[in-house]
Amino acid sequence: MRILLVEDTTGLGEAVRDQISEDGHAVDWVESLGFAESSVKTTEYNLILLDLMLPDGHGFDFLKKLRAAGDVTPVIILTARDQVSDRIAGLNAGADDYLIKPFDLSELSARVAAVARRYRGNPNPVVQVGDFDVDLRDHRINRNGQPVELTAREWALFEGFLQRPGILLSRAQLEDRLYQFGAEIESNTIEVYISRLRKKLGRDAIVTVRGMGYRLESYDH
Amino acid sequence: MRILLVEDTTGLGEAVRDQISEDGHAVDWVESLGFAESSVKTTEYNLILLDLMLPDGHGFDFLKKLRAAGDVTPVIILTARDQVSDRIAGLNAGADDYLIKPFDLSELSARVAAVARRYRGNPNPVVQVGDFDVDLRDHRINRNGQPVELTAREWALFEGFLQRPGILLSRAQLEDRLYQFGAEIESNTIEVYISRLRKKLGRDAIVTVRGMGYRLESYDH
DNA sequence: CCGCACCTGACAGCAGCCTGAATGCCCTAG
DNA sequence: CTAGGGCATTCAGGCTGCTGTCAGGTGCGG
Repeated sequence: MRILLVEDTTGLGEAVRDQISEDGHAVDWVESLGFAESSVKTTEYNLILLDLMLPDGHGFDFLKKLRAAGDVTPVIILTARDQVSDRIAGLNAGADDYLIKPFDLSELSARVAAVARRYRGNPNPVVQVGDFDVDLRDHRINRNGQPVELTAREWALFEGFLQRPGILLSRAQLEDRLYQFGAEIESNTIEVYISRLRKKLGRDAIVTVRGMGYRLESYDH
Repeated sequence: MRILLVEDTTGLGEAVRDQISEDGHAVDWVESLGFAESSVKTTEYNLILLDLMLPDGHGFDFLKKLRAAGDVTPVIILTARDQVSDRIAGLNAGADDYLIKPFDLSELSARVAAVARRYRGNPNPVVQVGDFDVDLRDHRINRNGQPVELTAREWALFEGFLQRPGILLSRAQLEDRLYQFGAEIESNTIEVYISRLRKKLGRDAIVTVRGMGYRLESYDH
């Protein structure tokens, strides 16, 4: 599953991210409602973990906006122990479940697994971009019916492109997908992986924009 | 199977948990009705073992609520020897079976196995995946007509794959099937079992997805 | 035509994975 | 009670193929 974590407490955010990641899900961690809103615009999540007290507003505002826009992505609220009124208001605003801070990480896993289970049995969501049918949950790619095998790093890069097909991605953005945020990379690793992806996905799948970056050819322009 | 154990006596709880776990089931152990209620909300169990005298109420209340909500998960009551009236009331409240304390652990295993059998008594308990005909009720597997014998742990793993044939399962997900939720496993047990399953099921039955996990080859893609 | 950005084949090192074997536990038969 | 067998778990050694780097090549822009 792909999960959006909206949490501005650094320690908790890291713990949650690591736990969910170990459970085999992909996590995008943002620390404000602003980033959360832009994230849901560009990416489709299977689950959103939402803290309520955030630097630029209250989580309910985000949740209400989301539901008003017809988005039915499951949302689990992360809230402090005694704010009972919040819990009720949250259910009214469209939350699916609660986790009361401080919560055990195994409890978190259980809730997330429960949401994952609800998806089980349904066919995986398959995204179509250009020639490709991509099963995001399963990391499977078909190009004109032919399966394509990618390594972990290659997939990480490709996934980055998928989230913004046709949009220009800078080298720095791509590096951030492969390594820890802000890790300095001195060699031409990105170029090498672009090359490898092209060999597997087809020469024209990724377009070089000289001096700027790369973009995935999506054919819908 | 995934089993919820509701029991507030530490010693007994541990013994039951260990026994069931050894029988190849996954156990979530909670010590109060409050936790039990949140557990069944987020997780689908195949069986609930329910003590009656609990710190925050009587097990019957939980059971009635469960049935009222339309939940048909089998429930086995764990009760003290002489409370005959409780037994009758329990059956009325929707329990499936009883265990009178103190009970033998082998007796427990037998009851659990019986419920497992009944629970899986769907009209056609034979599942076909790839080359395999799998009888979920009897834990029997035929590969091209040849019977395959699996041990408890091997079966637990294979069952996990069966529930999502062709879908990628992370190591953590597989570990959760074999052990307590969130139990840390440091060695390569999963790999060893994958290896053994391959030896019994055929080299290509399970596909390694490097850095991600494994998936059962289901041939329906 | 030059300079720079980008491409790609090759390769060493090593992470991740596989598997035979050893260990210890438990159960059963005798 | 003891011997033996089956199973779960751990460990070590070996292997595969992924990763990151480099060097030399290609081609674009000016």
